[in-house]
Order: sequence, then structure tokens, then C-alpha cells
Amino acid sequence: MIQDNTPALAPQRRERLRQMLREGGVARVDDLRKTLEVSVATIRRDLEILEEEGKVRRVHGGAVSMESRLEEPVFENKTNLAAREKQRIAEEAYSLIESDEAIYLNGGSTTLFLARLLRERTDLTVVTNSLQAAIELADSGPRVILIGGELRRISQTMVGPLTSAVLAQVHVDKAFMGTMGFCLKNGLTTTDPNEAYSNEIVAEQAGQVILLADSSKAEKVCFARFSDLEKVDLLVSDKNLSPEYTKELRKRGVKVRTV
Amino acid sequence: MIQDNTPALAPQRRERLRQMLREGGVARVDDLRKTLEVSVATIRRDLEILEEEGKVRRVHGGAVSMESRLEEPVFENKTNLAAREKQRIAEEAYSLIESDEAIYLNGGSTTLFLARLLRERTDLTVVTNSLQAAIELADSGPRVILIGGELRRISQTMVGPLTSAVLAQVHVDKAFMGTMGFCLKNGLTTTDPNEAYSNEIVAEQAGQVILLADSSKAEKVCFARFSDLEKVDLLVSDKNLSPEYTKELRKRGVKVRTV
DNA sequence: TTGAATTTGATCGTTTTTGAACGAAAAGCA
DNA sequence: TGCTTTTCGTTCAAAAACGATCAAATTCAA
Repeated sequence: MIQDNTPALAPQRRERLRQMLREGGVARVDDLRKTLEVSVATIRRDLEILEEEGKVRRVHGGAVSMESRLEEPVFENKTNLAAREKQRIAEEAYSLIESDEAIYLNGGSTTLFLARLLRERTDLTVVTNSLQAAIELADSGPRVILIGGELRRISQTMVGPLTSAVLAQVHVDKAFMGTMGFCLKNGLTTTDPNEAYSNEIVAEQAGQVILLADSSKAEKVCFARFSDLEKVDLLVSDKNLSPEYTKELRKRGVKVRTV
Repeated sequence: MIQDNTPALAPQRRERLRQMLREGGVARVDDLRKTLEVSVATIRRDLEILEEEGKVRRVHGGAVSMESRLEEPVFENKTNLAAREKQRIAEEAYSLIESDEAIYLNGGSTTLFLARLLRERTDLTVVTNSLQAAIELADSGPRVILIGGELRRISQTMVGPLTSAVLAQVHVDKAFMGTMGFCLKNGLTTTDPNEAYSNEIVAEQAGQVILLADSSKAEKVCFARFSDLEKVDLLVSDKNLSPEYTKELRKRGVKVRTV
């Protein structure tokens, strides 16, 4: 049994402070005191230091973070309707990756789950247009290549004509693509034409296209189309995908795995 | 049969130290002492050696690993040197920005301060290779364009040949550039050649080049050069920049503002 | 084995960090 | 406004950690 009565090192504690501030945006001295189990004097001193460093701005009663946190929409809110499925799909996708491959991840929650699984894989090269995925892998793990372009706020991805400049210069073995909808008739679609544009280029160039999409995306059609179903080599989805539909997909040359 | 009560050899012990540090990210002297069964003096001496080798950073009470995949102790250090100055420099830089301009921010702590000031400016377009700056502006504010490329971990910036693909397609009115060093003789330099490469392209293309650098950067020369001083239109620095040096800079056609 | 060089551990004065105390300043409330 | 409560900054003392020094122990080479 590990005793936790050894106090944290000062920089460690300040790091936690920063983190707490970032998460809530603001925090009161007294709450920080209780959480970190030190005196208010220490908290004040730490905040003073962090203020010097520009990380934090002190206010009466507490402090506010100067660093903006990028909220993670996936792991909490509405998306966790299908979080289970997405996690499993991501794990299945992970098992498809071989050593030293170059892979592409587009934006979306499912691919973000996959990104999380890649944090230890230093052998890989990950190309992505997802800011979230890049952040996930920024500190460690695979070589990360971001494609440039305009940042689309709502999805936190880089999109638009500029993205093609980088995409033209790299080749990925496997492209793991999330999508807003896939459909026998209309192929792969998403809401934003710019997003679709980037996806389209990747789908054309990648060695394999692996679609990661839970069953709720089946037969859904959105505004902007970016690929035929035929371009998809493999669909990884969940068990709720009906056998008939799976059969139909296979008829089109799309391998299907449900997990 | 190897006895375990024979004390480990010094290099062997230091190796274990490194490993323990790597695992936990941090460790306190006292815990290390107990685990390795040597005196605190020995631990301190070992840590001193490892610090000189750059493997470890000592802090009061223990040490933090520099080679762990945790956090950003390096980036950390840089920021806290002159946060006050950097904040002021950033504010001065902010006042130079006009409506509806397109500006460039490279990586570095000073430009990050500037990025924070731009969070409300929806009229601007910000082009950047800094992941941190992009995160700051991801939720609101200016239009953000990231240049693509390989993510350089230590600075959290996108660098390398791929960056030029996007840079070639955009034009910015003003480029706000941080640097590791500027020097009358050697111009602008930074540590990483890839970083320098991107900076160089920007410096060539931008309408104006505005250098943001506190006085500690003066006459400092790093490995990779990316621009002549003559290309710089304006230097914003702090009051510690000597008047003689300022004069010399002006002779070279560089306007100087100290705040 | 002897002697020199290196490493280790203990001691001690100094520095750093921490928490508590207390008057001053700010915020809340009537 | 005037009063109370909370928070702040400063000062001070105790505790912990540090660096320097020196002696003992160990290692290495001759």
C-alpha cells in the first residue's frame, strides 16, 4: 500500500494548480487549498509565481487562467451516447495498424479515440487534419504531421483548399476516416464542403481507406459528399449494423467488421 | 548468486535513478534514498551529474525527468524568464495591428502572449505554425490558418519542408516573429534548422517583419540562421536594451520600440 | 599488499520552503 | 454610508533541504 503522505514537489503542485485553473477557468484560493492540502499562504505564493510566468491572473479570492483550454467534446457530452461503440471501434482499428506505418486520421470523435490509443506508438507516423488529435499526440508517441489549412471551429479541423498543398506531398498506408453519414446510394457524406474536400483528397490517395463509423451513421446523408462507398476497403462498425445491410455492403466490395 | 546487499556500482545506480525519474516523471530525494539505500549526499551528487548531462532537472526536494514523455518542462522554463517583459512587448505589438489584417505568428512564448490578446478580434486572420497559438484561438476570435508540417515536439510548432506548401499560398501583412537570438553580425537565429526554414520563408514574404524579442536575446547567436537584421522592419523589445545598441540597430534600418 | 585516487557518508552552517499570525485592504451587506 | 466578513500581503519562526567540507571506506593500479 502506497502512502500518499509524501507531499508533492513544488513544481508538481504548481502544475496541478495550472491544470485546475485551466479546467475551470477560475478557482478560489480556498478550494485550491483544500484540494492540494497546503496552506493558503502556499497557494498564494504559487499563484504569484504563476502570475509572473503569465500563466494566471490573480483576482480577489482566487485566480483565473490565462491559458485557454480546448474542451474535449468527445469524452463527456452528447457524443458519449455512442462512446462505448466508438471506443470498441477504435480498438479494432488499432489492431489493424502494423509497425512503422503512416496513417491518416481525419476529424471526428471516433478517430480521436483511436488517436488516444496511439500515444505510445513511436514507430508510427500520423498525418491528421484534426487539432484535437494533434494535441493528443503532441507530447509523445508517433511522429505527427498536421496538414495545414483554415481551422474550422466547430470541428476543430483544418480544412479548405490549403490542405491539399500538404496532402499532395505525403502518402499514407491507411486512412482511418470518420464520417457523418454513409449510404449505399450516396456514398460518404459530411456537413461541410470544405471538410469534404480534404477527406476526398485523402480517400483518393491513401493505400487503404478504413471507415470508422458506428451504426447510427448508416444510410445517413449529409450535404457534402466526399467519396463513393467503393473506395472504402474496410468498414469498422458496431454490432447494431444489420446483417442484411452488411451483406449489401460486402456486395459492393466493402469488407465489414462489426465489434 | 548475486547478493543484493552489495551496493550497486555508481553508473548502475545512476541508471536506476534515471529510470525511476522517467517512470514517475518526478521523484523526491528522500524516496530515492530509501529505495536505493544510499545516503542523501550520494543521491544529490548523482542528480547533479544527471543534471549536467541534461537528463534531469533538479528542484527543491527532488528532481524531474527531462526525458520523460510527460509535460513540457522545457517550454516551461523559457516562459518564466521574462514574462512581464514579454507581456508588455505583446501589448505593444497588439497596438500595431490594424483592422482586417492578416498576420503571422511563429512559435515561442512572446508570440503566445500576443495570441492571447487576439481572442476577441474577429476581424483578423492569423496564420501560424504554433500549435499553442492555434489552441488559444481555436474557440473564438480571428480566422486561424495553420501551416501544415511536421510537429516539432519541443516547441509545439509545425516545421519542415511541408510547411512551405501552405506558406507559398498565403500573404500576411505583418509577421510577428519571436526568435532565440538576434545579432548585428549574424542576424536572426534559432536552434532548430527546420524551425529556421519556416521562419525564413515567412520573413521573405511578409509585408512587414516585426521582431518580438526581449533584451536577453540581443547579440545571442544560435545554430540556425533564418534572416538578416535588415529584413526586420521593427523590433519591439524591453527597456533593458541599451541605447547604444538601439542606435546601432537604427543605423541598419531597423526601427526599435522599447516598452 | 601498499598507496593514491575516487567514492561515500556524516556533520554543520546556510538557504529555501512552508505555515501561522496579524494588520491592511477589499468585498459583501444592511 | 458604516459595519462585518473575507481575503491579502507581510513578517516571523520552524522544518526541510541544500551545499560545502572532511573523514572513512572503497576501488584501482602498481
